Order: sequence, then C-alpha cells, then structure tokens
Amino acid sequence: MLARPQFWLVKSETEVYPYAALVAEKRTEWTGVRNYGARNALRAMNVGELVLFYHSQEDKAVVGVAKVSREAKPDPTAPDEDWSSVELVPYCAFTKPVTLAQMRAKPALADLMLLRQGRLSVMALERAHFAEIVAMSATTLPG
DNA sequence: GCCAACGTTGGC
DNA sequence: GCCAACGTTGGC
Repeated sequence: MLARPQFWLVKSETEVYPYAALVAEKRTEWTGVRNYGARNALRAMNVGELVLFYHSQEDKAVVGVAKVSREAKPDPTAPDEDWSSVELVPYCAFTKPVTLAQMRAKPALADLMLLRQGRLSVMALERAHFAEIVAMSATTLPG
C-alpha cells in the first residue's frame, strides 16, 4: 500500500504511439527514454501509480490515464547503457481530451512542469495538478 | 570545468 | 517548415 502515491505524466507522439495503441495492446514497455530527468522520473515510479498520457505534436492534449504495472528495470532497447523503462497499462480514457491551450489558460496550472519545461518526456505531477486536469476532462476515474 | 556547436523536441 | 528551448558533446 502506498502511503503517498505520486502522479506522473508521459508524452507520446500521436502518430507514433497513441493511447489507443496502449488500450489495444493491454500493456506496454515504456522504452526509449534518453534524458536523465525523464529517466529519474521513471525510476521513481511505483506500481499502481497513475500517469497522465499526453499526445504531443498532433493533438497536444492529455487523452487518458495509464497505470504503472511494473517498476523500472534496465531499458532492453539500450542493453549496454544506463537507461530505464517501466511497464504501463491503460487505466481510463478521458471523456474529453484536455488540450495544451486549455491547460495554459488555467491559473491553477501555471507552474505545471509540462508547460514550463516543454521538452521533458516523463515528469512528476503534483496531486493538485493531476486532479485539476482530470476534472477538466469531465472524467470520473474508476476506483 | 567552461562554453560553443550541434542535435532533438515540440509548439506554432 | 520554422524556430525557440534545451540537453548533449567535444574542444580547449
């Protein structure tokens, strides 16, 4: 049981690996992260924690929530290097995607890391930010 | 250890 | 397609 669950956000290009692909596959190995900040975020994830799924490039919107189903281990796509990957499963698709423009327009999200550090592909989220974005999606999370 | 050059990401 | 931001690399 997690005393203090953390919340996360991952980015994926819409055309490369959309949320629908995760739903179709049931689970995915989140490989290919090659940035130290993003890697450290992966390593801090715990099984069961929730992850906002953001589509970069085309959609520029958070489209759903995934869940960490396995903690970080060495990234199999970089066998001799010090990178990490986790496993994600789909958790809940958003009723309405929450666009970057909508998030930028919310004072409550002014210091959201997604908005401040645009290139980071995996990041921690404050609980309040997570809750705000879920509320904006008009989605009721299961459980 | 500094910093300029370069490559990549991602919004517009 | 362009460009800003920023991370990484490599010369010194």
